[in-house]
Amino acid sequence: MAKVTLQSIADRVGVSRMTVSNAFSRPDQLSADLRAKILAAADELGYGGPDPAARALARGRTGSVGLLINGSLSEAFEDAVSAAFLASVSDALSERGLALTLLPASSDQSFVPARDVAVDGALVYICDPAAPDIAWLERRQVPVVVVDHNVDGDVASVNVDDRSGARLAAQHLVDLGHRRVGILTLETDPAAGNYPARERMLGWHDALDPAGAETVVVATPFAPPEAAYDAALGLLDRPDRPTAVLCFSDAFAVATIRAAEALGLTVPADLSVVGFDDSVLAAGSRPPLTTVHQEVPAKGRAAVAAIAEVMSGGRPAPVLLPTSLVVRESTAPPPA
Amino acid sequence: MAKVTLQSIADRVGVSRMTVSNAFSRPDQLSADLRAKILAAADELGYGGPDPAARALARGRTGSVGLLINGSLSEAFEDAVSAAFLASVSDALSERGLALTLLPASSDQSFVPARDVAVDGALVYICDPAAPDIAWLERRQVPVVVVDHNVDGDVASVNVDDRSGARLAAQHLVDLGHRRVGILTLETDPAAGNYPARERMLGWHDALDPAGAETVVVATPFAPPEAAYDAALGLLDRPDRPTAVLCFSDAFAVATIRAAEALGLTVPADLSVVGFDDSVLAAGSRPPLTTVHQEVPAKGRAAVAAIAEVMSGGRPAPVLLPTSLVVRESTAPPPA
DNA sequence: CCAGCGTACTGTACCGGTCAAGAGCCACAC
DNA sequence: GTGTGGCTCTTGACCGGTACAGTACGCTGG
Repeated sequence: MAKVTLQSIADRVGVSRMTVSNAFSRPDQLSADLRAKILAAADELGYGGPDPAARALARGRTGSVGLLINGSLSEAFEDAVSAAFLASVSDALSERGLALTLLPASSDQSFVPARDVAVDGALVYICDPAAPDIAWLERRQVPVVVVDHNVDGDVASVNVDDRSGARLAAQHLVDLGHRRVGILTLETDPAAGNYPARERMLGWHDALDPAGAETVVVATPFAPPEAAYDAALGLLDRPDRPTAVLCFSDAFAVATIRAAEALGLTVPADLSVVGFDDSVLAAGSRPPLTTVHQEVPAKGRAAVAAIAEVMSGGRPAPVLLPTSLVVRESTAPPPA
Repeated sequence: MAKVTLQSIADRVGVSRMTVSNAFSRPDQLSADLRAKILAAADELGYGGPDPAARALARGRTGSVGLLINGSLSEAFEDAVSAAFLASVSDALSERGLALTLLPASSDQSFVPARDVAVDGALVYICDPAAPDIAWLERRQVPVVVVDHNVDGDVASVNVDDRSGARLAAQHLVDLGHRRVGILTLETDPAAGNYPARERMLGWHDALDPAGAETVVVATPFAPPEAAYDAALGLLDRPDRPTAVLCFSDAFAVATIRAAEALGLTVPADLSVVGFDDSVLAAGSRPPLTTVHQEVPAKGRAAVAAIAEVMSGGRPAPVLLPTSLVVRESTAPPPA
């Protein structure tokens, strides 16, 4: 069974290949009768519609947007926040008739998704700004929007106001009277850095330093979950234990609460804990977490709107999404 | 600045276009000297490497595998199990030099990812077997592997032995002495069905029915989380309350524990609860969940191995991955 | 009666690569 | 001296579509 192409259908019906193409792609260019006849013939031959690869070459667009992610994708999926981001991105894309292609940053030179996979545009998500993959995208002149990322140069961006959110969280502790505050942050590659982690750290200090609060900083890698627990233990199991802990994420905050309980401490009576992101974990935690809310679905939608604009030649203004403090039950004044 | 193509580089260096192509794609076909010269020229012109779309057409493969998913992608990302599956799939794919393209099942006729996006193969994940998208894939002769799905006809498949796992879970309750058992399952589209949900139900009954246990079944949609909580309340807040509940997922089990506590019941003393999947929730829950373990990363790897084999013309045998019961602290004999 | 126009279809030139076969050249063996 | 083979590079066809500029024709209006 030879492959069915526009030509074989054209031969069958006795029209030109172009007319068959129009039957599929531009119905207004031919009479309804003929179109019906062509579609019937196509059906009969088992034609699966115009070949996407050929169409992509001819039209100059593929119908799919890439998402460049650092490192193992497992992290991106397992983290509630980035998973929610991916979800909102792909939902927003499919509303616009676009598919989402994941482009893991390459370790290997032989296969570089950012170079070797056809996409119409790309979102760069939590990624080392110096990654060669980004350079490839630029080189191929692929429209790009960076997300949760510092902007280097002339690139469209969508960011969350992490710094303000962190400042609100720290100020909340200061207002409650805390003066010895632990910080449980993300351990990041010093070269690559992690933009949200840096911004949040700045925000926390924005509020803590003017108040003269003492800080104890502990960093832990993203995974595995036990690492955060151990780090929290290290932060709490010491003579000059802080009276409150600011965490990089809600997951870290939950781990901190567990560690506190293991040490016989009650949250928030003995220890206040603040999370970040207001993910599903936050409200369900016990006690429910005081945390910094960010609009993850809005971030996804904004990213898609931005990439769509860049793809159509526009130059969208940088987006900075607001954050807000959500006070629940994991914070209280320090023990007397 | 005109677009840089193989031809422009060829002109620049004074060789044929084919030689430039070989410089990128088959280094052994030309002398190292000339190759270096060509690459230098390409670099100078700002060439981004062979155009993936053109290459895809010429070579007949795109370097990317599709994943067909039902409904809103949000669910797929928010559920811990399917997120872990996606993660292992994309990791396994990138090891083989393949990217992952998400193909949401279409609602709209005008854009059907399964028909309009170029992929070399596709995994069909928890999807209505009757979905038109599957028919499109078949029509386009895209190699397909179905995952967590009943096999209709001659398609490669990767499944988990849900039924056996469910049987083990139910038998565990029977062995503990439970004779009035609630079942909190997934509410599914009656037409589409959900293969794991059906299999698990069969497995539970495999053990409960011979023991003469009485069952009370309640179904709840996947989202939102509160729905499961409410459903669990409905199951527990009745005179003939079951002494144990078998849940479709760990998330449902956690919701059930919450509901039990809200009613003043202690788990497992007053009520035994069994989850499914052994996701991250299970061990972290309080009390830690007795649940059915499935190897999600293995499922991802098996799916990728299978699709790779199908893409290279093979016909892999169906895979059925084992499940096992993990007994933790959420189950005990029924109250006296 | 013919310009002018809209409708329906066709012809040709791409899109930017890869494949398979061939041709020039030198080395080496017989 | 020449056949054989390997290394390089070139030639021409092809992948399966789409864009754009026609062409043919019937209808309308002055």
